[in-house]
Amino acid sequence: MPRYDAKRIEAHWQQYWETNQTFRTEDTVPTGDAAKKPKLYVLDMFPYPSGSGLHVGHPEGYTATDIVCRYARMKGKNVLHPMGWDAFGLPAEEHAVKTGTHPRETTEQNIATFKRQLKMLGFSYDWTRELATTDPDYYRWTQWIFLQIFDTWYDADFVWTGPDGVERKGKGRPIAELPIPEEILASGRASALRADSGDTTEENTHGGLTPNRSPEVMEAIRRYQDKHRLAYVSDAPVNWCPALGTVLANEEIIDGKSERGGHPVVRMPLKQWMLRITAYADRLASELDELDWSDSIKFMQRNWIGRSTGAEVDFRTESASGRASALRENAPDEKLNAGNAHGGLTPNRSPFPKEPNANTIRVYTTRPDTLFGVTYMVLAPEHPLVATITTDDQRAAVHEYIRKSSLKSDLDRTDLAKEKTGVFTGGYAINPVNDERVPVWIADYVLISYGTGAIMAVPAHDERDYEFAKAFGIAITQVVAKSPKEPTRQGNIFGMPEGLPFTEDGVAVNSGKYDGLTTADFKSQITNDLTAAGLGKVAVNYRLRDWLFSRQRYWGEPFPIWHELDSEGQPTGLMRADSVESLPVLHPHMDDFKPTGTPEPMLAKATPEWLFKTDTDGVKLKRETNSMPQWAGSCWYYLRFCDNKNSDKFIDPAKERYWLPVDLYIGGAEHAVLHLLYARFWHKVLFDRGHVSRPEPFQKLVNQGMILGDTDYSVSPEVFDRHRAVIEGMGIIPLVLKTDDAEIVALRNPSDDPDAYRPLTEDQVTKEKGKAHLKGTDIELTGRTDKMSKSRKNVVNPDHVVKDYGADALRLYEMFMGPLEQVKPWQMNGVEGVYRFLGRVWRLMIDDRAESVILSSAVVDTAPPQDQLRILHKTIKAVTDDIDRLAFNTAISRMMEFTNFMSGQETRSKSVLEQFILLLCPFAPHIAEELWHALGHSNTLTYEPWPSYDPALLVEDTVEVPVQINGKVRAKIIVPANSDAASLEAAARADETVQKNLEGKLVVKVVAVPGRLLNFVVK
RNA sequence: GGCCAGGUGGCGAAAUAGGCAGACGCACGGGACUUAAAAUCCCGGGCCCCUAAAGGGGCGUACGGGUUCGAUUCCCGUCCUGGCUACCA
Repeated sequence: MPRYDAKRIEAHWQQYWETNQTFRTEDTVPTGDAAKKPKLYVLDMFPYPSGSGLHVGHPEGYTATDIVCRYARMKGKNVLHPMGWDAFGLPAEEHAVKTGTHPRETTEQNIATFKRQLKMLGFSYDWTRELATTDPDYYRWTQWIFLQIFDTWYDADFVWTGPDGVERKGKGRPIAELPIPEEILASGRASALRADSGDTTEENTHGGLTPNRSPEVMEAIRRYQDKHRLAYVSDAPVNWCPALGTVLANEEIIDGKSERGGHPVVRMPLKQWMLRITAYADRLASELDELDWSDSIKFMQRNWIGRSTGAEVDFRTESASGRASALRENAPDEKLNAGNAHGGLTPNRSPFPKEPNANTIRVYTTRPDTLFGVTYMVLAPEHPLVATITTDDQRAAVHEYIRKSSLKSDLDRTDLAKEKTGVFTGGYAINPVNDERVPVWIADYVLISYGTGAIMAVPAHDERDYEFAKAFGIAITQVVAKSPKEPTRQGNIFGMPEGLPFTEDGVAVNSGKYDGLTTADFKSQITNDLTAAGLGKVAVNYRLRDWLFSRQRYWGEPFPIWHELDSEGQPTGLMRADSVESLPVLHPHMDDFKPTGTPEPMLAKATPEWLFKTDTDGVKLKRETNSMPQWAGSCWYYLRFCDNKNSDKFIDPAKERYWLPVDLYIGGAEHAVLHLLYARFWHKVLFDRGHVSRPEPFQKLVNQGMILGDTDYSVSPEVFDRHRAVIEGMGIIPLVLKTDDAEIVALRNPSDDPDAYRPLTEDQVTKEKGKAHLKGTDIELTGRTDKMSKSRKNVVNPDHVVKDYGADALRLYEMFMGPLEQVKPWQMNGVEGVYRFLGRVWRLMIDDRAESVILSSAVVDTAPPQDQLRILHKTIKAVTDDIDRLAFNTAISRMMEFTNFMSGQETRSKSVLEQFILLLCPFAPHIAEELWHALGHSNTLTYEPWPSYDPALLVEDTVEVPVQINGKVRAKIIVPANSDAASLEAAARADETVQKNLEGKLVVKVVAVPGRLLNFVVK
């Protein structure tokens, strides 16, 4: 009976941990002696509780963090290790549309399944801290944080020192502290509509809504403030997905289709909430430096932010210089090269205008040093100047092009990317550096949303411009050469000049007085000259766009915002926030969950009681009916875990100071950019507003590698048809699967569960010379490993694994497969292997022929022999070091070696075994507890001290040293471990084989590495 | 197209600072135990060649070069696989 019985053991100890609340973390910040314990906050990326339950990818990261936590507790740390649910999201709502089941009900069922499965695996979570983003008590505070963001504007020039003692420039400040420009205070509503981008050059008055202002001014101030909040409403074109009934963020669209479901997406202008994450772009990029994240993730985040430095430059349009020059601030006689053959910009008294003057094209470029190579310009089709610059001759063509490109989905734009398209507007602009006429085109390779929506095109030094110029026969002028000596291509060159486009740095040519300057010098000098002339300035741009923060679905957080209505019931554009006390804003009751079929949000179908109210001042209000995206809840859950029952605050500041930052955060690389960027952004806003004490939430981040399905053997449909009889005769089941590009027939073994994955086993396949055949046939098979997915029918369900082998075996296998961060294929045989290891550990100490769990007679309570002691201490050192560097696979190998050695021992020291069980505990806690108990202990070993090793026991007396002749191993000698180079050489020369090899040769050199190797270099 | 990660036995992998390539496990082969099987235990093993055997030799970490007494590890080039990103001026 007492064979290793995982099922019995695991059920028993899980019950024990639950009853004794073994893993509960004190809810108060420790004081006195307890405060001396180091804290450790270890976090898993919480899962979306899908209807299909856990798959074996989930427990990979969860096991890793569990090992770290159990180890840390034994090392005497105060550990916080919580789990929760990222539970808002589309699938539950889609299910509701089909069945009428309320999403909350579906969500709760799914959570119950996930929780059962996680508990089944014996993870040491403090379940008293469980939370779901869908709990009203949780999203109450999500809404509260939104209101903080809504109440904040970003003061980019504000210099301050945070609670972390670091001086920064730029701070999110209360909206009430936003300086209001004089013109707003003076002229009220009319000018407020014009004011746009925080023009604070004029002297302004601090804030706000002093009571003795006129209603008109008050309204102007409010509108001005609304434009500067970090959460604001925008009317820009967005990605509307009819199939999903919601808009999507750019990040949620892959190749022009929705990331989820692959539905088509169209662009249309809609009023949407945006979060001004771009304000924090610089800090999000630069403050990555301090974090213990992999370089590749930091790199991806920096790429996503995409900061670039360049210059903005104004080009007068020809029409402007022709008929409206008098209106310009930069008078025409100050044009830049003004008859000066060597070029040069004349300083100008007037500064570079904040907004470009009418009939001026402002461009953004990272290569102002190529200004002399501009041969055309491009406006985005949506650019406001297109209408005025287009000549009558070109108007029809331009209109047609704009119409076509507005119809293009993003997908079309991508597909057509190879072929550049565009239309000449008929208009010209004047290059400020040399007064040349430059034709102005429109083309959709220029995006309205980046930079200024207009570019100066330099085909000689930009790939895209080069492609375009080639397609339309536009002049190409080289202005940068590899070296000053290189023969340069003067003048305009048609066709395909050699060596162009040249996009690297070099030396200026054909650039007037700037000739000979290096790219870097030229850039800084021309930028200075442009600035002095009032024609340009240094500018920074980001690829990062503001975060589209609203969705049109039911199952997301409602916004705590009301819109004011006029007497006709029409929105005035003015907003009011819900009071903090009134939160949460709960979901309304719905009769059905069908999308409206239009961009009108689901919540617009709510009852009037939910939708409307009249405020105390008599103003009629309508609720915001958009909902927040799924990202919202995951932006701050790590904070709430520290204090999940607090009803006064989203987190107690003392607890925040104690637990934050998260010391180790493990999750999938698919969240490398978005979730981590969004969460860091929210954290920084909370930091600026004084709600958290540190600028970054996640100190160390590790991404586990994906687990792929087992090798799946398949044939093409044609091959299958030809051999159908043979294959089916072998009892193999053909499964037709669609891959990206073709249809294949996967060959599977039968099983009870039609969805369960039973690939061909190794002995059903013969492999020779890199080719695989179905055993006993000449049918060639293709073997490959794929992502686990429902459509591939290769998902491994942890329930099945636990049923057959137990949780400890599953945990061990997940870690034994290979390095945590690496992509690895699942092999059911491997589970079998670690299961056998657990059986060996069991038999090491338990008499498996006895009736009950009693120690084997080989276990003796006497002083341990030296060799057992020695391997124990080696194992302690190896396992400890391996856990410290998250190398769990090798730690398990070392424990296997220990077990293999001990199995061969007639008598086994009880104290040695006890120490070993402590090492095993973080990996396979159930069997460890059971054996610990069998060894005579009555307590859980959760808080037993982690074993330490005696370095003296690691030192061997003698070592085997390889002897090389010319780098090839010819002999091995046994020498005292502390032998120096000379005695090593002497011992080697005394060796018979070495002598034979040295015979008749001249030793030119001897390389001796004491303790490691000896090498004779001979001729 | 760009960037990042990777390529080691039949398979998953190891080699932590340039020093014995393949630890540990799977699969496989042989043996023990058993009436038999399962389970368990023991032994074997990169590939090729010479030898009756003991033993010996050569090749080998994707491929081609380089640095070095010595390279899986460092450098240059090529190929392949996976991930991310796709006109960001």
